[in-house]
Amino acid sequence: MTQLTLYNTRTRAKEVFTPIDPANVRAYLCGPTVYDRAHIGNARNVVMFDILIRLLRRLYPKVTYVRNITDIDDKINNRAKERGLPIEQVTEGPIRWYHEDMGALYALPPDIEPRATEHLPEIIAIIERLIANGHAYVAEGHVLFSVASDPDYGKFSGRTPDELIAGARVDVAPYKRDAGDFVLWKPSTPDLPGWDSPWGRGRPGWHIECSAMSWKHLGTDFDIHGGGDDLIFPHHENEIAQSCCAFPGSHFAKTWVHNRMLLVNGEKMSKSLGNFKVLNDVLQTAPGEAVRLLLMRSHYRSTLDFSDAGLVEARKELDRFYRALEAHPGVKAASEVPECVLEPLLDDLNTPGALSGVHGLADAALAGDASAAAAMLAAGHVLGLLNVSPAEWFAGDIPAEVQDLAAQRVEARKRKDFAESDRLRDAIAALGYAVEDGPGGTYKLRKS
RNA sequence: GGUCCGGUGGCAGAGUGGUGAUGCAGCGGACUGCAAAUCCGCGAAUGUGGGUUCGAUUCCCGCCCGGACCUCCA
Repeated sequence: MTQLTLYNTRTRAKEVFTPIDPANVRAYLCGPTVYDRAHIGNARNVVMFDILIRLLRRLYPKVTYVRNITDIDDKINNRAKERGLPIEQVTEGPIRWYHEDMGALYALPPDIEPRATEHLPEIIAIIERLIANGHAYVAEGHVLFSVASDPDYGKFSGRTPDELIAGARVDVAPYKRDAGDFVLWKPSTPDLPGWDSPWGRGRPGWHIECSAMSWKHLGTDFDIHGGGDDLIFPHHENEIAQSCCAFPGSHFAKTWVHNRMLLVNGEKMSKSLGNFKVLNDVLQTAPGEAVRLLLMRSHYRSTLDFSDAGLVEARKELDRFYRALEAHPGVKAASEVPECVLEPLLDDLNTPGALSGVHGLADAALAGDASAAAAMLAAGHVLGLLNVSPAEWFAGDIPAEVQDLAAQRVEARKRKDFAESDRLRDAIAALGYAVEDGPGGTYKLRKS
């Protein structure tokens, strides 16, 4: 039985995943707001969703993966103003970096990567529907969603209307009917980017773009919607309200998967705390595959403390995997994902369990079992690991200087000059490389 | 304050109503000129007090501790 079980935030329970249309599974992930480099929290989100997509592709003939780019945002506007540039030039770099950084983590690109700036007609169409349906109103140039008009509002995030009022901030705009009402459209001053609309020149609110883009590319009802759990409220609550109210009778996303925030040195990583770890900075210190493995070492719904020690361990685990593959040169990936890896993944993406399975296979491969090595590669395909050859993994680019020292060491060992041999090994280690002797006096170099 | 989640060996981190994965680290042995890698073996954990049960780490309640959301954030 290959049944996928996922924890659905909507029902707060694990459920057997059943596609709306098994011929085309449709999934949406909230993508980046492009004004800066991606951080490692973005990376966790993307890596986990990447594994889900890879798994779904094993189970179903077609999967449509949509991940948006938010390129309309006040932070972007602020940068544009500071630099005196149009927003396209502000977002261009961050979009390119995002693709590069996620690519370094072996995250597959989405099938469709819509941008907010390309979906103004859909955004405006949804807002018009909401006004027509009595779920939105115009006030002082703004269009606002009326939470009171939606009896289901708050159910998704588990909030009562009373709580919403209690939680509202002091500076509630006077034109709001209810404190919880949120902006669908807001006016732009001449110095800000804006688009023409029935309500004048302005720009969309934060939540409406996801409703518009998922509608355009996946329809009013689709299978899976993902994001970080900090988006449950208000972002996802509001998306649901907008989409379901704009399209009466529809249910928006059926299954919601949210990954937990990660911690840095035991503290939540957040914009206000200013303790962000930039993904690209981490990638300067460790291979992308090691970063990816570190993100997979804990379950996506539990907290993960991102640490340098963890990164070192992740790298050592990969060393072991690649050594196992190295024992079987030329082995090809098996066609099926091994049971010891597939089974944990099917159970709500238990990546630590899956990695445990890979370790078992590595044991077998090191003991001489070629089929275990083939199974490891198949597991790598669904996990997004073991993407390079063992030679590439270990060698990296070994400087000529290090190779020269190693050659001298071989000579010294032939002469039984072990003092010199040890001195050379230390010299090699000082340059960040390790040397391993093999049978017959040969040696192997690797980064240490 | 409201809502929710979690507390597992030295560290990281899964599963499970009935002998507690996996990795890193540590210890002993084999191998090695010495190492490294590899192999064999070892030690080591379920926050706390009750309850349900033949039996609880697992289910229920209290307590303590930690974290998240309620505000831009993945």
